[in-house]
Amino acid sequence: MDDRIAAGRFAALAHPTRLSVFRRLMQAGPDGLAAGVLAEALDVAPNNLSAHLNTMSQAGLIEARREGRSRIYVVRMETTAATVGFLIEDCCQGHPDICDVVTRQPEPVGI
Amino acid sequence: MDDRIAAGRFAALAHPTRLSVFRRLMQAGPDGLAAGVLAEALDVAPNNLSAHLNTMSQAGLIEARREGRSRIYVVRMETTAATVGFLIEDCCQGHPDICDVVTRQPEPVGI
DNA sequence: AAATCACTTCAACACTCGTTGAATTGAAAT
DNA sequence: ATTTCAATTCAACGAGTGTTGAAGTGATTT
Repeated sequence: MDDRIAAGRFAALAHPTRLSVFRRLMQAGPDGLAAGVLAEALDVAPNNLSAHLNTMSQAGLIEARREGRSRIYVVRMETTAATVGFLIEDCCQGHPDICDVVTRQPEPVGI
Repeated sequence: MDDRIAAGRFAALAHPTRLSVFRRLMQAGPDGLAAGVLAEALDVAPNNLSAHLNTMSQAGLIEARREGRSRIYVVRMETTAATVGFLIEDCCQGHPDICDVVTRQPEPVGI
């Protein structure tokens, strides 16, 4: 992974609207959510949201599939994981106890 | 954590120079690195780097301490962890096996 | 006290980004 | 075929961001 690519991914997350879109999609999982649903849920103008979704798609964070009239957006888990991993790579000179907080994410519900 | 604050943190990472600075600091751990060291290592103009370090400090991702003439910058692990955690919070509607890739970071060296 | 080193602050410029309204495409229903 | 719904594309404007060079601050050395 390149600095520029990773920076581009973070830029795609660096906007309140986009960030809340991403988190909703993260929560939705592989089912994803339609653009319209997102627009209403987050109270964003459809054209505005469309631009944001496009930004995130081009960054590689999400992808879309068509379903009837709707366009369903889904998080691309691999690239997301790779981006987070890149950020904290080789942390603390091999003393992982120090950056434990960062590497160990809270266990999701259901474990 | 607020959407705006988190977005601000990602914005602070959303620049190639800042991202590579952050990663270097992450790798350096609690010892941190002097601004001058970073400037030379990354071949960035000192005033330019200073602005970037300031951006990241204000976002809460790093902090500085004085040491003689130098200013030593260090990653704030808690806020970094909180930001990453916020991003992937409540993923996949409680089916964590799906987003396993994201939640489980690669084990650091030395385990 | 003067010189030097490390770094930051300031002002100004070009450039990019986000938002808005209007027009357009694409799919389903009548 | 025409209408309607879902969503995207386009053009344009204002606001914010990054870089640069010059000046300024703060700490060590002589």
